[in-house]
Amino acid sequence: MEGSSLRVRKGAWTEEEDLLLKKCIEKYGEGKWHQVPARAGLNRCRKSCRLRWLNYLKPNIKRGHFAADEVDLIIRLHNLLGNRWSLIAGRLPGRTANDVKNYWNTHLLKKNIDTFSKTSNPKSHQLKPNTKVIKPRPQILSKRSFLVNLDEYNNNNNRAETSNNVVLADCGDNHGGYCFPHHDEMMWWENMMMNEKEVDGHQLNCSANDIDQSVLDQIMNEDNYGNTMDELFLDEELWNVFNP
DNA sequence: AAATTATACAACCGCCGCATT
DNA sequence: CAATGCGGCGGTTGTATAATT
Repeated sequence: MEGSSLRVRKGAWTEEEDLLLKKCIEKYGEGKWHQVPARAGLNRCRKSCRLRWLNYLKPNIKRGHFAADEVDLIIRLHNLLGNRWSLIAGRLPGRTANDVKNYWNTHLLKKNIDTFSKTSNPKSHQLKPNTKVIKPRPQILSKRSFLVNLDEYNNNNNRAETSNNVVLADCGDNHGGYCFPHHDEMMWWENMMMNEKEVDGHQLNCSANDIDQSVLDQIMNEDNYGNTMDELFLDEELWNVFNP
């Protein structure tokens, strides 16, 4: 058990600890966090190491004030996704989920409550009170699941379904066997959220990232914003699926 | 100048889904 | 099938610093 170690250090990290963690990641790479404390010679738990690396030590982390366009994007994405900070941060190069969350809580949340306290539940944290936020968590296809289902797909008339209801289907375009059906908005959304784009080093023909970026670009476009939101979120049936 | 309050953000905690045994 | 361990996430807290009284 992780909490059984009473001697594990907590609190602010020292420069020495940062250096040890940095050297460890440089030597062994990111990941296998349970091994990091021993490898680095740190008296910290794996979670503390991971968090310190991801939120502070990792290269290319952008610090300082959020630019106006970043703030705008945060507001839009939060309106779209709710408190899915890691997803939102994924669209802000150099920003961590913790940064985005902190910024929201300190800079935007209060403003938000002030603005909409009369028209909506302040706890909803939404800038547009009438806009429905997508609730389901992203469905990430594990490498194992993908391979199992890819095999099924190849042997079953070009169609297979994973345990997460992520459909592998031939949608008739030139993207190959792994694509995102348009007939089912829920499936479409789930697939859009997928962030795994490589399987055993092979880039998928139609990666989730490609879809994700193009769709988000469209959503972020002011001209298409309303229509896209309507199509996506104002379908009561779809909403009820997510909110039984 | 000292005390108090507000703000910003780093870090912790508990929970979850998934994989493995 | 259950137990366990892991990575990851969002909510929350702790604390240093800034602003105000």
